[in-house]
Amino acid sequence: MNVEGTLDQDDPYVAAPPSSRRRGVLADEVAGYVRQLILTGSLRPGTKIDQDAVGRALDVSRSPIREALVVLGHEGLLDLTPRRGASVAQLRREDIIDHYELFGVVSGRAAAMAAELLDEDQIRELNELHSRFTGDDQEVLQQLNHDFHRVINLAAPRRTRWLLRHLERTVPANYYEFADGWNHRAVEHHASILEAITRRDPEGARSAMEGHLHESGVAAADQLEERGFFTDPDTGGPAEAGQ
Amino acid sequence: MNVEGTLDQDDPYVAAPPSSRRRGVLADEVAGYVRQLILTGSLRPGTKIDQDAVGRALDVSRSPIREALVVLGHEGLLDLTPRRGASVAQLRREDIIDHYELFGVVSGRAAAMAAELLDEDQIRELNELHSRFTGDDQEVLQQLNHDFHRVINLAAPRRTRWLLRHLERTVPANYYEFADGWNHRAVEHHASILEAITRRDPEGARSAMEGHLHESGVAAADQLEERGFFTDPDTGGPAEAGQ
DNA sequence: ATAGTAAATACATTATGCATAATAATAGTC
DNA sequence: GACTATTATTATGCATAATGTATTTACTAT
Repeated sequence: MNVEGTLDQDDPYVAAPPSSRRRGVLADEVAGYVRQLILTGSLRPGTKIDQDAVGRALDVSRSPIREALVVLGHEGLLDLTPRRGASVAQLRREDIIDHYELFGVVSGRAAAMAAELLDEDQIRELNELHSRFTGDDQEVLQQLNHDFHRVINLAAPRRTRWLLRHLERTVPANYYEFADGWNHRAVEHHASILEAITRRDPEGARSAMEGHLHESGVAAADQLEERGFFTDPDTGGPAEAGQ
Repeated sequence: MNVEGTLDQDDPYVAAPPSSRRRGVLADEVAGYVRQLILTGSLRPGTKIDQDAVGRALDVSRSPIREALVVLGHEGLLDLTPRRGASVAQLRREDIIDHYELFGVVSGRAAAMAAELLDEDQIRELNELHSRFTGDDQEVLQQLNHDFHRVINLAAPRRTRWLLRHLERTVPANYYEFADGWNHRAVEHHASILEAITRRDPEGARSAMEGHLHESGVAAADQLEERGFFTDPDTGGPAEAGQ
């Protein structure tokens, strides 16, 4: 075997499970594991997923693995071909940009509703979170950013929140610290979003949020490009489907 | 198998009867089956899914069933509680409206891009389809409606098209003929969308499309309400989670 | 009689075995 | 020597068996 992109040496399926006991839902565990490998770039687009290899790495059988692959396929991270298994889906720059654009229109809807529906306490909480958005601890900033958006999304109805969670999970970056200088601009964006919400201006909030996520997308794509996420390490050119 | 020391010449083992049964991807089959049951209202919200019962009904084992349930859970049609199985998710009127609203913003994005990117041939095709939108054969109208939107969505990038397919599949109605009088209004909506696209007016196309889907949502919700989709047949009140 | 606990049962989840499609390897032919 | 056909191997997908957990039921003690 040893087809281009398969494991053997340089085995990407490395991490062992944290501890044997305490096994929750294995399929979720597997999904998270493979998702991480994809989003961090350890598994290049086009590479086939070796079910047995994953099973060995995590010490689980194929049933939960199959379920995980189905989920990831549904998330758009894997291509599932009937009798030929799963392979990592292509993720081009265009896809990242597009994804954040979608994120923008959906998040924009949430922001517009937030401008109408959030109560004073929640707006205070947003201000609270916003004011703490300083320093350079990426972990903390990540969390604050997440919380900020979460409070806004509370104003959106169930289905919208569900889609936002979905969109959040299926795109690379924001696993990583953003590029330098990004935090500064993010603060400005958040400020204008917050201002529009405080002003009770739905359309203002929507367009501020859309703009924020548009720029986030560009930043994320740049970040990924810099990390060589879009370029095939072998050819140096853009990554293409394996064989 | 049949590693070494096997019989080469004089092979008495004739080919097995080719008939048997060649089945496609069972999980998809199961998913379609259960999805239909849910979207048509045969399975009320809150109802638990009996895996064995499904297996008996379709004569398949649990593996493809589980995979199907995972997919449906991911689509938001089922609630998957870790050690307690799957149950039909609540679908309230609010969810339908919200869903179509999301459909609107995403479809609106596609329409805006269509106004910029569709070539003359494609616009001609839209006119073609639009002009045939008469009569009262629900099947044909359904198809024409679908094609109309499909051509527009061609202008959108991959990820957006993917999300649109996703949104299309996970909502009830449009499995059913819409209410009387709806076709007439749909034609008007399509006309204004088409007009904006012809005018190369992205924002006009966007808002026309958003309006179209907003009204579609209301129509679909009304239709479902009329059919008693939201009311529990036992209590007569709104359907609630089963025990 | 009721509440609490423990056994029993039902069922979701995971593991394993097996048949078959897909792919790689090999032999045979032009 | 290159190309095609045939065989062998690998891995996927489905079925069945085993395992563990949640829930119900029965029983005992207060």
